Amino acid sequence: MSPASTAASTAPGPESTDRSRLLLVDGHSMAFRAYYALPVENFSTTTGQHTNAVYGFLSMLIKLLDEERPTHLAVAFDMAGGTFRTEQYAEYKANRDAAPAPFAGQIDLIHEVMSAMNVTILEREGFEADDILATLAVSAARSGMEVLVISGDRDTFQLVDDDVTVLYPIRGVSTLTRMTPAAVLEKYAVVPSRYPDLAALVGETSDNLPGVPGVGPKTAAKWVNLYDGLDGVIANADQIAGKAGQSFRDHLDQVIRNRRLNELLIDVELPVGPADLERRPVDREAVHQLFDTLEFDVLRERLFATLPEIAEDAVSPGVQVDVVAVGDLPDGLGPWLETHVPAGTLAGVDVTGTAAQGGGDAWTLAVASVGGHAVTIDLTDVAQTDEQTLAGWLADADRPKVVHDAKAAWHMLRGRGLELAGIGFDTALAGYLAHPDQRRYALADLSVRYLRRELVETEESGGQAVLALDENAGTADTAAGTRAQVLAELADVLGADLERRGGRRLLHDVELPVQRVLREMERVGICADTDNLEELRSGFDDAVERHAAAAYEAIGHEVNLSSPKQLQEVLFDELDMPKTKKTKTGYTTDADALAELYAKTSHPFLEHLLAHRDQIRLRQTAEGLLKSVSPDGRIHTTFHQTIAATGRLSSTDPNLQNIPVRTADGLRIREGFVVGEGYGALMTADYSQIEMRIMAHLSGDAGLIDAFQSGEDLHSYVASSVFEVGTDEVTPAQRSKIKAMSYGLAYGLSAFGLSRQLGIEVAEARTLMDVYFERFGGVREYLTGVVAHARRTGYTETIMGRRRYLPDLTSDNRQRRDMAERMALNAPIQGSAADIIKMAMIGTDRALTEAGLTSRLLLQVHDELVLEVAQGEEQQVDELVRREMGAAAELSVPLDVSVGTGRSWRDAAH
DNA sequence: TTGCGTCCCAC
DNA sequence: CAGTGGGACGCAAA
Repeated sequence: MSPASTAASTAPGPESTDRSRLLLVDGHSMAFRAYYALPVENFSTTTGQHTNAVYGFLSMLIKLLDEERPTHLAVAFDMAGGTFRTEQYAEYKANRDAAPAPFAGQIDLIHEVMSAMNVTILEREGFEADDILATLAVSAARSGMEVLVISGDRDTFQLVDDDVTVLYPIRGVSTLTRMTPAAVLEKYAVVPSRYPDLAALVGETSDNLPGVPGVGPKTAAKWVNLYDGLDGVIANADQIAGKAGQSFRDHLDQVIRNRRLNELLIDVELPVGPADLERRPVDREAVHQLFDTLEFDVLRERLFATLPEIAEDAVSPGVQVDVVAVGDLPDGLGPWLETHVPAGTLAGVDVTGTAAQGGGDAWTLAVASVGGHAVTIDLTDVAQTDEQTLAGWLADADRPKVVHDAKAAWHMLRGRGLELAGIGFDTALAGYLAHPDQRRYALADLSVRYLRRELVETEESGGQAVLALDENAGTADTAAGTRAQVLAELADVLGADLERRGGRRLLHDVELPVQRVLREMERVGICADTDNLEELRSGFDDAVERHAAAAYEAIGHEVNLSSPKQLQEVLFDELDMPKTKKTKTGYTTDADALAELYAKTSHPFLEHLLAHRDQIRLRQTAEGLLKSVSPDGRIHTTFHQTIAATGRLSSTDPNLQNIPVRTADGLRIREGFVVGEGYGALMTADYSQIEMRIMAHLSGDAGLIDAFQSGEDLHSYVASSVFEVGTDEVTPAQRSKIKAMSYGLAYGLSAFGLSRQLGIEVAEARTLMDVYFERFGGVREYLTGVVAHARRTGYTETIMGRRRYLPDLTSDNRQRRDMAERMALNAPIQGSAADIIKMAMIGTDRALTEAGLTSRLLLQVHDELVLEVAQGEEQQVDELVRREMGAAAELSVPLDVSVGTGRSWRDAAH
């Protein structure tokens, strides 16, 4: 396949053809669906206007415009007053209640928005919206257009054919099912043109059209197919046997009437034809005004993001990148760099290689300017003068560079003895800050999203997939040059997007500096006591064997103790134990449930099973750590800076942020992390109760702020206030309840969750929460405010302005909405803590360097830093770390830091 | 081999 | 029906 055809087939959006696409919307029925899908109490403006139906309708429409990319568009509405159908049958739709009060006026608002968006609105006295849609759909299809009908009325299924598709809402308005001829046939067992025949027999309750009693969709479909349509069924009415047949004959008039009423008109006289419905540019000013009054900040963003004229603003002209190999430069690399990326301009730098810990390597490097010139350098075969020029240029902090994931690039280049400095922009970090929920920020994705240019895979470079713009596809070299060029362009466009999202400072003052710190921490690694870990591993191994044998003994046969499925058979079938909580695939066998079963049955199998689980995991942890020890005797984790949506780091290969600490055996594993040669001790420094301190700061709650300034134990202080006893009279039980409550708040805890956590009644939990909020009213106010603000703006924010976008806050799915609310409660708190410790890392690293100390940072575990302290520096580093961590942010409460030192990570605990 | 489900470690 | 992660294992589907 040629690169060009690959590009065409992977183009975003619907199949790109020259055919016109007409989108026809049944305004009333979709607005109604939206009204019932979205809770009205969550959607009203400060002036009290309800907007849930408007919101849902627009949300759906914008999604369709984005996904279906129609060229033509119209919305039809029913009009007040009767139609020809009510004239023929007074009871038609007579069963419908009057529209609920909050719905009133929302249709008018939708009208207004449609006008502002320059969308054609169609309505005609005496006809329903569906008749208008049917008329347009049929004539559009005849003229060769592709038609999409959006309606919650099943009668529209009769329109479906190869050219006309109905999108029918299944739940709410966000999920539409595509009714094609095949889909109709599959669901109703009749072809679309016979759907009204079937509906006439079955009836349609929402239209107040009763069907034939005793005849359901199955029977109706059978008859319609057997007798070739409803006319045939009627003609053969006498031959239909059974009760259903008699019932049909008894209700024949009714069926004929139903059929007459559910036929959609296709000859309504209209002032416009399909060709007149071509999409027109929206009236931006009018839309802004309207959305201002509706307080639709999120929808505004979404709408303008889908509009073609906006997209085109962001498209940089397709650039043919002029890629040249360094060996072909007549004057060598130096002059090329001076010409194409002179001082003061950002250069795109693409590095190909492996970033493996300790032993990274780089093969190809490309440098490019925005102007469309790129040079590629084969690092395995480069002239000495060029190599020197390159080394100097890469290491020059005053020559700013754009790199995608500069930490990885730095590790690669280091394998070739090259230093990389002057990272002025990192496209992966910027992409993350702009959209922190994505988890993956591949260059190809950023290119499509921000430059509207697709990078396609070429088959070059030793089997490794290489991305290039299709017009530059070819060798690995040209691909690398093209990527470098894309990087240079992305810095502009992505930088502007980040600026709009208020993320520029975060990138330059937080993420880029912390990236440099992390890269050093990864390079240094932490020393492992392999003898100790080896001994542990074999000890755990023995315990695993012992408990497995004892467990088998207890039930008389062997079983895979690591298989929940097999365990369920043993516990619930063989041993007939009481059933535990349900999971998707059966009954849970988690530790809590097993402990409960043990309390009830005292069966020895359970005891050994639990111990086996415990020991097998510890063994695995020890073994995993041993496997990841590098030849230098140290463990080099990788910190990921673009994974956690809240701004936290994550750690992999191995994950050093989840090393056990709670149990005695777990602590022994921490003894396997020790101070390295030439250093005196490990030091840990953690923030105490940083999340509650942030809560105090953000909420401004006077009581909570007092609690921290009083110097008393936080939870005792809060408990004494809630239970109205002296701080020295608080019982341990009261303290732990309050502790769970306080921390639960930051997770969006419910009374149910709290009751389960504490093993108390829901009512008691609710009372506890009520009293808590009575005493600390600022907290409640803050929490409700966070969600309200996020719903209005679309995002939450940390103290450093880190955003998290939560579109699900307005979802019509309750579960998703509740989840988004809990995320909104948690993100500012967890995210602010992440901001603070990142600032602390930057400050600590800089202070260590400035003080000329050799002590260094090794690990970060969310609220804790681990350092390796040189002999004789302990006192100085202790003070320095306390100072830097304490000064990382200005809160209305102090940032307390506790510090400990020791030979191992365990000993350094405090 | 891949992806999902369950379980469990950390903060 | 408590937020953010990583990772091991079993198991079914491919």
